[in-house]
Amino acid sequence: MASSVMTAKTANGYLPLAAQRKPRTPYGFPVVDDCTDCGLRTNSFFCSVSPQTARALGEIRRTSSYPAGAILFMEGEAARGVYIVCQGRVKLLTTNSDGKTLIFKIAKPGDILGLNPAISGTPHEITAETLQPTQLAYVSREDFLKFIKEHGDACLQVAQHLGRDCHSAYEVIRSIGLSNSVEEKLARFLVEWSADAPITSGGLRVKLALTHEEIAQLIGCSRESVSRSFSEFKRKRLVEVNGSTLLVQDKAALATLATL
Amino acid sequence: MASSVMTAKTANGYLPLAAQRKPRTPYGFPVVDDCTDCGLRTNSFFCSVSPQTARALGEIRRTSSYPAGAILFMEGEAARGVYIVCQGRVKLLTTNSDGKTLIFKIAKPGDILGLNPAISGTPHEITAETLQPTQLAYVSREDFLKFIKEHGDACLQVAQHLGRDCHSAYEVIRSIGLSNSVEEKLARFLVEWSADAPITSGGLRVKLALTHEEIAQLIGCSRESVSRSFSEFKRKRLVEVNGSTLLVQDKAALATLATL
DNA sequence: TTCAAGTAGTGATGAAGATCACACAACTCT
DNA sequence: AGAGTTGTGTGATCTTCATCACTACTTGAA
Repeated sequence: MASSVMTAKTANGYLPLAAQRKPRTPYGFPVVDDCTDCGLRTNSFFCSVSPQTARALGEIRRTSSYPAGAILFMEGEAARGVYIVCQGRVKLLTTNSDGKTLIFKIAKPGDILGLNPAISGTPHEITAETLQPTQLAYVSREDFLKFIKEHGDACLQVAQHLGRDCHSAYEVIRSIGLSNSVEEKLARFLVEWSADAPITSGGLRVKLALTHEEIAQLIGCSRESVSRSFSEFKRKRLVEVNGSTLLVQDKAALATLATL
Repeated sequence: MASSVMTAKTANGYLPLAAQRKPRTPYGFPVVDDCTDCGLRTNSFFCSVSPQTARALGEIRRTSSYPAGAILFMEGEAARGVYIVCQGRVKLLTTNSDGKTLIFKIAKPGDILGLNPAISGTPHEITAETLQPTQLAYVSREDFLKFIKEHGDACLQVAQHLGRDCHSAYEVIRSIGLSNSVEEKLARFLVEWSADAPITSGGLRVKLALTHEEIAQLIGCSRESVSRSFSEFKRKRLVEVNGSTLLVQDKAALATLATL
């Protein structure tokens, strides 16, 4: 198992979209060689495989660290391998010819990226860009295919993980295809985002850590609409925002607005 | 292997949405006991499994025929098994509380329905309704899980199939999330729909076999907008419609309109 | 400390498309 | 043949947002 720190122009040599502008906090956390104590064990689908399968995976994976704004792979690129998120967040997005961007989801520790292209040999259909300094375990496509052929339980895990991806894609479709207004979509996003938030006096406290622009790309509307809807929610005392911290004051009301 | 003909109120006892109104052509084709000469062999992902795997699948599947408008399963229902489409078309859809419907895709012979819920034990996230008299091979969840655990090659096929579903979901997201106009979406739909159409004098001739309402639900707009866009396309001599036959006169121009 | 870039808030305006309201065509069923 | 049902075409509005245009705040780098 090897470890390395990537620069903002990373991996495949593609120019990172955000890092081009400004790598926010290049190396904000310690680089570690091993990743067994990260999300991989507790969160990941690979938590329920047999010990020898887990060991086999441990031997072929390679841990690396990326700064914020690094591109792991881009839409249209051939699949070279899979990335397992250990720490940090990665946004999965697609862009049209106008430059309009849509974010499918924000990957969290335990998520595996590039699974579908690796399995089926098709080009990447999405682009993956780190939002924060992120730690990833990489497995080359060759090794990965060999691995799942030799470990039946891993293959089933892969299928389940793909099923999860599918499920979350369906959720996105429902959200952007069946919604009636921007407020509805933003409310739904906030309810989901604050799902596992700690309860404090006055409501749920969540780190938002996304710009209005990014939220707009997640729910499919303009940046200004997000801004206006937030103002409206604040006016109605549903939420409060302090820097990157979101305080959900009335989750029930938000959930009502979000009813699909 | 058993065979049966279902009535419009079918399978799970749920009321079929369309059949409630009018089962269009109840039993429009002969019921056969075996399905080896249908899409399952040529089209399906299961075409590339080993002979013994294919034989094992043959032993646990159960072929049945459904009229148009039958509901195979509904959103929210628990997974009982998977359906492999042998003949006919099945629309996969979701509905919101207003009754607004969005169609994810039209399943064709070779497609497997309910794979994700069967694998992961989650409830169905979508509803499946036959568009035409349809022949399906059913495998109970229990049998199916046993089958893929015993046959490693089948498991990989399952993963690839889920990957395909995922991919098509991403395409839907791109289409409804990144499009700039209804005409763009309709053009894209028509280009895709006429992908494997025979070329005749004057263009590609395709069976559309969908109402404007259904097309609207596929591309995410109102019925009237589909009607108006079609009028516009006819005016520009891009397409012609005769009953359920669509003649694509200028695929190139449509493709230009459809550029994402 | 100052400058530049990125981010956020908010008004004004316009355009796309949903919705409503019909007329009419095509089909099925008596 | 006539009646009901479904599907289609098209005009007239009305709403919602996207877009433009600006101001102001924040933050990091020089």
